[in-house]
Amino acid sequence: MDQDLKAYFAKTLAEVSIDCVIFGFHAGELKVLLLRWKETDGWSLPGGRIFKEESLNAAAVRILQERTGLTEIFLHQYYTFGDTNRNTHFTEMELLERLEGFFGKGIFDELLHNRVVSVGYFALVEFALVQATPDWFTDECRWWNIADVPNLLFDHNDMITSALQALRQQIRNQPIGYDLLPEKFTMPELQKLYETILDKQFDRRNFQKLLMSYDILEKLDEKRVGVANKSPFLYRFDKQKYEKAIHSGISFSM
Amino acid sequence: MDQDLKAYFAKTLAEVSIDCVIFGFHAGELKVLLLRWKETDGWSLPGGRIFKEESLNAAAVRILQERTGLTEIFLHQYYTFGDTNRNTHFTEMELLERLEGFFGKGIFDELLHNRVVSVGYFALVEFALVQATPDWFTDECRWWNIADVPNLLFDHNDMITSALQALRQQIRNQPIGYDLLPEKFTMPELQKLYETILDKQFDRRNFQKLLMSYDILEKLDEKRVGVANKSPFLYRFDKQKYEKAIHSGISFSM
DNA sequence: GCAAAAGTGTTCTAGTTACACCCATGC
DNA sequence: GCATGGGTGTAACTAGAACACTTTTGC
Repeated sequence: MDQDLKAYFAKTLAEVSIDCVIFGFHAGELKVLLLRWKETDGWSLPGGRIFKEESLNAAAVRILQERTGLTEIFLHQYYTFGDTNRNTHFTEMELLERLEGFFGKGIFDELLHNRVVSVGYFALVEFALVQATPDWFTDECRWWNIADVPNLLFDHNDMITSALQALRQQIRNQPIGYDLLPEKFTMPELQKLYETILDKQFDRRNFQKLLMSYDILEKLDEKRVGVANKSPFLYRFDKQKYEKAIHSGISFSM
Repeated sequence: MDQDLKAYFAKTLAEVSIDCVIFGFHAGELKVLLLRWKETDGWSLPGGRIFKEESLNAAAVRILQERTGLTEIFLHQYYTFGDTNRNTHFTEMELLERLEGFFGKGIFDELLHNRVVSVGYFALVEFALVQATPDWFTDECRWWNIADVPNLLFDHNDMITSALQALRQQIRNQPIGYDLLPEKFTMPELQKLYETILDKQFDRRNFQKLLMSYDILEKLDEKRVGVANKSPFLYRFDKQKYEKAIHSGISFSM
């Protein structure tokens, strides 16, 4: 195992890595996928190393695929973190010792003492489709509500904060939702998604008017059944028009 | 010299570097600062290596300072370029041979055959204050009009294209001009800057109204003298209010 | 005096915001 | 039948767009 890991390290870049903030949306809450490191209670973002012959974007896609099982998901590079003190959060000796005991001394040095620049990506995924899988260093995957994220290893709390900022920037210039919602969804669900990301309430009528004005939504003849209260209509994104709106850009200004 | 260079390489990261798109504005034209490589007619962006104990941002500031003599300039990280074929533009053997003859074979390998991820920054500088200075590999600095930029080495044409996109994004959400214009300037000059960056014409009255509404400009009792035609008033940014507007953001929507 | 650029306000339009009543469903 | 949430349109307001004439200066 240690041998495998060394071979893997030898095939990958040592000074640059990737970390991904994977956003999901469920039960009206915005969530991020986090990993718990083996033998510890330290959590971190999913991330990974880049093969020497692999582009950054390809590595990000691969890492996402490895952790969620999903391909073809929305993935966006948002910032590259290059402070020299990126590992300072990881100073609790107890944690380090446990890791060292588990992985061996060499790996410890490689992982935590080297200075590494990390390229931050954020991904938007459909919560229900994710098959979360831990990696070499971790043995638990969990979705955390944005508001409940604990103190993370490395500078990963900062990474989430700025990913969220980038997502908020994104949502104001491009449609969002295709990757975060199931194929069919109701207008109140879409509105709740926007409200959750932007932490802001909207008027139902105005929201509907604005979203429909982008001409990316298709109102279906179906309604969501089995829920309390009046059955809401179902909508679906028109993939073609949605893609076009992504490229040409929209201005969501509520 | 070769020895110095090897020592420098040993103190810096090998897999990550920085490239800077330095924008200036002069005579109604948006310009970028480019460097010509010694013994060649190949041009590239200013860039540099990162010291092992230096943060990305500090390295970018240092590189800018080295090339322009300026400190405290507007600097923004906009994208990290990590394709594996980033060096493919550099295939002209004649160029490579000349470089090899000049720098020696070792340097050639290090620089051009290694796969390097490059963090892109763009800077906005006041044209007149720049004392452009070439680096180790180059012997000429020149300002080029954006529209006249030749085919550059590496993937640097792409870098300029996306820096310009990022700048256009920037200008719509934050005030711009403090770093690109001299201390005192006229409203038509400021308008020309906006028009040049966005490649779009504005109505003088509406432009003035909008810019003044941000409450970041101070109209002076002076006029620019000695120019043809009616003397325009001079304006100055109110640094405090300008900084506040940068943080809180504006919406330039013309 | 003439050409070229700058100073200045108002009207119209379009987009954004505010707002309320009825209806369907589950319990 | 009642509580809860969803569906739907209009009026007021505000911000953006369009627009022209006068003034100053250098040549």
